[in-house]
Amino acid sequence: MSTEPRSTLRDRNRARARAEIVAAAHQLFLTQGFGETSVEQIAAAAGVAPRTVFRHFPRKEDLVFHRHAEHVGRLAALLEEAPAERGTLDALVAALLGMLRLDEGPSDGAMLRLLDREPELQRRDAALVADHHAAVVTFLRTRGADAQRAELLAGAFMGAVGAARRLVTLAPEIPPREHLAAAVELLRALDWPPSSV
Amino acid sequence: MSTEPRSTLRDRNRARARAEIVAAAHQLFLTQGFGETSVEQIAAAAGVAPRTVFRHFPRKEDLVFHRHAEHVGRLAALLEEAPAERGTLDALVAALLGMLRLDEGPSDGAMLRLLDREPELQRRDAALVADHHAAVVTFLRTRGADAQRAELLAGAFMGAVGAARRLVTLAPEIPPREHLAAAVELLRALDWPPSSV
DNA sequence: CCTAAGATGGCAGTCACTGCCACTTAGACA
DNA sequence: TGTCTAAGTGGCAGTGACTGCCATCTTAGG
Repeated sequence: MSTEPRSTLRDRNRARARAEIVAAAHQLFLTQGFGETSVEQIAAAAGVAPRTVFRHFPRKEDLVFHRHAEHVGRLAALLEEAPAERGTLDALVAALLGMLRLDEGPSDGAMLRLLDREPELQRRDAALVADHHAAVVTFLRTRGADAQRAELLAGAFMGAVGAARRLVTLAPEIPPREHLAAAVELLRALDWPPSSV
Repeated sequence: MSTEPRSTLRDRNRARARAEIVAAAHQLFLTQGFGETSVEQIAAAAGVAPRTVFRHFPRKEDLVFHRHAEHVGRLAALLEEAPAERGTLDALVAALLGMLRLDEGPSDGAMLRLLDREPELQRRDAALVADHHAAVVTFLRTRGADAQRAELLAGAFMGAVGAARRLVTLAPEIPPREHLAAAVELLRALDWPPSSV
């Protein structure tokens, strides 16, 4: 029950159109920048009408964050599956790494660098982080944290992890994995449930 | 050397125009919502041309965040003035509270509620948080933290404080001050410089 | 008082995004 | 297999944020 085989032809066409539009858009974003690329250009490059681009991706930003829902769903699923005997913080980190595995496509590194350059996209990224945050809160509640504690711990966690991500471009001489490790080490000092039971 | 007395008439006019535009905009935002208010309406209500509104506030969002720079500058200044003998976390909290004191205008509570309702504005808020984050990083570096540690601690701090702010509307039965207190208590477990010296 | 800098308003243009409608095509069912 | 229906596409017109340009007016300062 992994990838539902899009049985109907219509769905396959739809997926292909989406993929072509995304590919054309990414190509243009990486060469020209996000703001300098118009939806009209993207549509022309993908061989569809601008109206069609908007039908698949209501906002231009969605062409960059087209896997937003997939990412969030994945994170939530991984957290739900986490074995109960695993420590809370360790489970969070494991789920995070599992989700990031989605991103290992060829051009995704370049896409991340694009994100660092464009303030518009960084703001949209905040929406993604907010959804991750919500998933983390849900998980912490299953581990017995009350609403306030779950919210605060999730905030500190997402904040430190976000900082680690920023460090990847800020201090590139250190490998990404070590930035995350440093964040986790720092967070370990916090009082994670259910240790306080 | 606190508030430079805007000597010239031109500056006073400019400030008055700004204030009138902001007042008109807030009035409309609160009654109609942000997205439902056009810049043309704001200009009409303020008695100026739309072009003039854009000259004072390049983006419509800036009408909500018109004190962005003031807030960030204030936070940075308060952190710089913080007495060296005060603990790092305590200094951060004190500076934060000092900055929030700016917001005690009459309609600012309503404005905060507006912010909770409009996703567009929440994203812009992320930019403000990023600037606060940068100020916190600078401060932590003066306390001897290296770049990595400063970034991570600032991330955790901003994350937990942001969560506390969210809790103000999420759990309104608890007074705001206690949410912040809970965040601080949680953060106290972290290894703040220069305690590790 | 005179000139230069700064501020405003209007105009035209770009671009993201939307509603509407007409047309084509794939799925479903007789 | 033919037909009806729903989904997908494209074009068109319109709104609203934002920008560059220029003509006009006001203030600063000698």
